[in-house]
Amino acid sequence: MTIFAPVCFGCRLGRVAPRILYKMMNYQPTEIEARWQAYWAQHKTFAADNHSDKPKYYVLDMFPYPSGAGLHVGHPLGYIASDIYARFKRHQGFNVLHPMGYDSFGLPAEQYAIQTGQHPSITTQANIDRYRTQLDQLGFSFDWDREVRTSDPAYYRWTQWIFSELFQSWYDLDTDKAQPINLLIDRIASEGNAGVHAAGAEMAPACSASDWAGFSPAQKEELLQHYRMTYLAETEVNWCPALGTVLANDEVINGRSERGGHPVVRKKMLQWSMRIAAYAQRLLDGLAQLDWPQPLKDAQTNWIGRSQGAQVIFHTLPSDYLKETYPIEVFTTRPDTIFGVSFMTLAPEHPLVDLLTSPDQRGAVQEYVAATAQRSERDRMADVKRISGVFTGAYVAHPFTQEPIPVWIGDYVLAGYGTGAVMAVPCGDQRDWDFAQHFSLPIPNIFKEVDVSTAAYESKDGVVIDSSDFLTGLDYKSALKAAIAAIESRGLGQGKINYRLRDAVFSRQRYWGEPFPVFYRNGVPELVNHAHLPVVLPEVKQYLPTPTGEPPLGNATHWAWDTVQNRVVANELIDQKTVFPLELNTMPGWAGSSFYFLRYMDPKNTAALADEEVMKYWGQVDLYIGGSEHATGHLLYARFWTMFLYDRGFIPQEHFAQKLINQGMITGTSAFVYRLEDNKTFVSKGLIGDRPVTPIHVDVSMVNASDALDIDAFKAWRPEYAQAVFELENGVYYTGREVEKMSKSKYNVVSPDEVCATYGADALRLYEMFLGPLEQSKPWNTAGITGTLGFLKKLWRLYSDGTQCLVDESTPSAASLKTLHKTIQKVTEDVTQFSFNTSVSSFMICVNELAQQGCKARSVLEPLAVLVSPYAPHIAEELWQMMGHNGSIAHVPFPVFDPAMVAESEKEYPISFNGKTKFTLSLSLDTPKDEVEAVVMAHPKTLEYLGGATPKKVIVVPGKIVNIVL
RNA sequence: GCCUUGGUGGCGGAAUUGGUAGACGCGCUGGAUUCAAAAUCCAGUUCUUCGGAGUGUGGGUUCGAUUCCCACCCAAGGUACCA
Repeated sequence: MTIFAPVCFGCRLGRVAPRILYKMMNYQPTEIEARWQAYWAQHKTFAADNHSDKPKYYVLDMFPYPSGAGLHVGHPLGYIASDIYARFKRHQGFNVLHPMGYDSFGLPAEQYAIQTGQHPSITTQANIDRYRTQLDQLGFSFDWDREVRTSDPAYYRWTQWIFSELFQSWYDLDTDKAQPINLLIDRIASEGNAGVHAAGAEMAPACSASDWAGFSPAQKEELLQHYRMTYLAETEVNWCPALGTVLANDEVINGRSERGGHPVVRKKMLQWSMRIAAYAQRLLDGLAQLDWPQPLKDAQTNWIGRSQGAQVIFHTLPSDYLKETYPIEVFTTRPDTIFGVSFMTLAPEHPLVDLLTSPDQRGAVQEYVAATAQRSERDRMADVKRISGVFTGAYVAHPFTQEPIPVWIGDYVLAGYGTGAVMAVPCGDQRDWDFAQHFSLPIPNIFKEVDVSTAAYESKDGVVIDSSDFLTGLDYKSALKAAIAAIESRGLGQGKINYRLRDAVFSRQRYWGEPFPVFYRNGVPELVNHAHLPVVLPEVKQYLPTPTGEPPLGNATHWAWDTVQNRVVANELIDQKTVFPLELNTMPGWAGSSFYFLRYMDPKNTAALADEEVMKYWGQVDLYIGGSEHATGHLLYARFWTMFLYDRGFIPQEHFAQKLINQGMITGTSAFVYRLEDNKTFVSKGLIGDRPVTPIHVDVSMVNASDALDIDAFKAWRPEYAQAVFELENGVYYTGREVEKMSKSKYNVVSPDEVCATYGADALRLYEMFLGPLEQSKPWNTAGITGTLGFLKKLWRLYSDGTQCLVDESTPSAASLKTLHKTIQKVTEDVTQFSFNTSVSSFMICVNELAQQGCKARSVLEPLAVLVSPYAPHIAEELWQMMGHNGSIAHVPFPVFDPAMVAESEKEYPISFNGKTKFTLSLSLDTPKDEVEAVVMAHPKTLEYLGGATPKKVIVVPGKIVNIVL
């Protein structure tokens, strides 16, 4: 792609001058783009106004984590789409909020700090600078004055503020929303907690008003911890020894850490948790109101995992070693099968296991429990099919028949779900069936005319309950109803809904995250007052956990809160009496990203998260674009925090983003050379035949569009290839191609920097859109970009012959107007529906047609420039200026489609053949008419069916069926 | 296993409510221009034994199916002992 060969054979001096002219007259993307990017920055062309009479529109991208690797061409896909939409909305007269920022707390910067000793903020700043440069060169219309960074103390002050508010709230099930904790305290102080219905507080001990009055601060806090929206709890967590931290469920993939792929084990630790489970039902219900992709909604629905059933109490039968009766609660979704119970299984971690175990079984049970505890999550998942368990020696009574039922423990029952105990119905549940089969337990059949000798019958359809007392003869639905009614009326339990969604662990043993605004006075957690936030990260000597296993903040000589001076005390001498240790953990990555969309509205506000009026004005995010990988992480947490802030009246919206689009991934197209066993001969792809070859990734920049390898570049690539021998096809080495994820190790990464330098940002933007539907994943192939570059050159030539602007005041031809308005119609439709790929095609067709028509008319070329502007903003600005305008094209009204300009007008004329079938004839006419004489031709197969022949001349009328006799 | 999305030329992908499949671009072929290249322009490009065949496979509905229905196969992503 060299346009100016500096020297060429036979080049005469006389040709130098024309070549300079050539430079002047042609489309010069790099020069144009740099100039307009500077203009936009200088004039703040895209600054959004917080107080405007215009209608607002909020277009948001998921902000990036600024990684050291920089951007590759796949990253900006969503940003380009959102930018097109934001620019389109500005042309339509909206006050558009289109901000960008950085999710700048994170593990990579910390790990780099551990290795080099460099403070993570330095790495982070360098990465942000690089990101900014890369983003700027793509010509995005961000309002950079609103930039936020989650690692900025001025920002995380508000992360800490939200944490404080969560701490000072509880979830009231009576009003079904979060409430200030003071309301609860007042109520307990006056009437105790007996009548309080709070989410997650099932285990809270009973506390009367007088109990409360006698409580010490520590006792009060202990009780309140059962209610707070964020609370300390001894929880089984995903502990990653290699990273030295706990991970949330969504950060664990197949028993390994999402980042780094290190093994993860279960461990009990005292951690801060977020009571997201309180919102399970609302998070589920709210999905209906959101215009989000169905797969994403499904992912959240599955993650929340609502299941409806019943909680049933089984009582233990007394025996020699078990004198008393103990209740064991189970959760089941199939209470209709309760008469099929033949045993009960407890999770090995179930609190009653120890108590229930008989002396005979004690050895076996203890061995089993210990063995299960040692197995990592990964081991447990690796051999899901292995059946294991032990009999406890205890029996419970069947709640209806009073038959004795043996109690087993087995690791297929999870401690964390439901009650950690199941009533096993082998005939209706495959896992129970397998367990029964393995341990030769009975498999009673309670289904009519169903064979359960080889497998359980899990279907709910077409089932008739048998041998089940009052349920016999009922189908699934009526049996379910009757069973729950009986369970409730006899006091054996109640109908219940269970969620898979668990409260989220909120503590991380990391340095590079938000500190908690929490200190411990005599071991009791207390908040740092709002007025004194932020609690700023201390300097530490190293970023690893301390030798005693404390989180990295423990490396600060002191990390404490001075309750007299109201300030952080770090690395200095302290007065022990008024200074108390601060929380050593930091917050997880998702904290800062769960409300950033609010902060963009009013990023410099120091008095509040954002001004109330401003929040009312901007409201919800109208369009949110980002990857689907955040379905069960960021997008769920952000919904949770938004609902919480809404409940407490801090923000006016319960849902933060109305419409969401998941952009697809742009994959890389890797290239391979094939080496023979002699280790130096490389065979062109077509010549391999049956010979054994080793495919080797080669850098995609050395391969051209027809898969031919640049042999010289390849030899120079690595010293060991310098002496390589090639078997060529017709003098060319053809490489193999494969579509893979873009990655350095696969040598298929294409940087937007190079692409912009060679083809320009406009060509890149158009090409990324042209590649295919936004939501679909599609492979990158740099060669194809010549298509959109060619379009831009043609567009340029429409306006300029190099020396002067060609646009004149002539009256456009009807054909040119038709071309223009067809394009206006198509592009408006496409943008509205986010199908950006097809509008690029429309642009190409439009420019080709106008060029053929020799159109020079201002009344066509001006609207065309506006039309193109969202997609290719730099060239549009340049053309706009060339046509004599001052200032930016960015706020010029978008052209409006005029049907009259499209010479054809379509009307529908209903007809029928031989009175048999109705057809609709769509006629395109230069001028619409009420009566048209048309020549009707029919599809040959239609004629065969009708038994006639066309063409026939007929008069057709819109709105009236005309019968054509064949 | 379950959920979701998709399967159309050599490639990325188009195709209103069912109505001429393959728009647009890449790549390829031929031509113009050039001392030569680059760039640009023009023409052609689903396959074909020239009868036809053809939108993953097999059925169905229909005068007519890429589009609607049923069954299956394949690929990608998510999720997984959730009782």
